[in-house]
Amino acid sequence: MSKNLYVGNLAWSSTEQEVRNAFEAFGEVTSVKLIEDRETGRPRGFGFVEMSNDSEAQEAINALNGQDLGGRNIKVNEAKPRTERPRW
DNA sequence: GTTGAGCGTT
Repeated sequence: MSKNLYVGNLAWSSTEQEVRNAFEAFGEVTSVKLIEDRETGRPRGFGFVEMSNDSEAQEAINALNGQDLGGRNIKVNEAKPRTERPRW
């Protein structure tokens, strides 16, 4: 059972290691991916965390949503399935 | 050397 998590409102100074470390406190993290602008290479301030355990992922959402990371209050939610998406 | 909406192009 794995669950994919969306994490937003990250500080631009945040790294995958910071995010991974925060989530690993609640369960096994399969992968972490921070998203950056494909055209400019700049960080976009959000990313995705995949956790191997479903219930642990839920706990991580509940615990880390609104928590401070890198000086900002991050947002954590279930990720939507990845799909092609127009830019806002 | 900037920015803050937001769901990842493997």
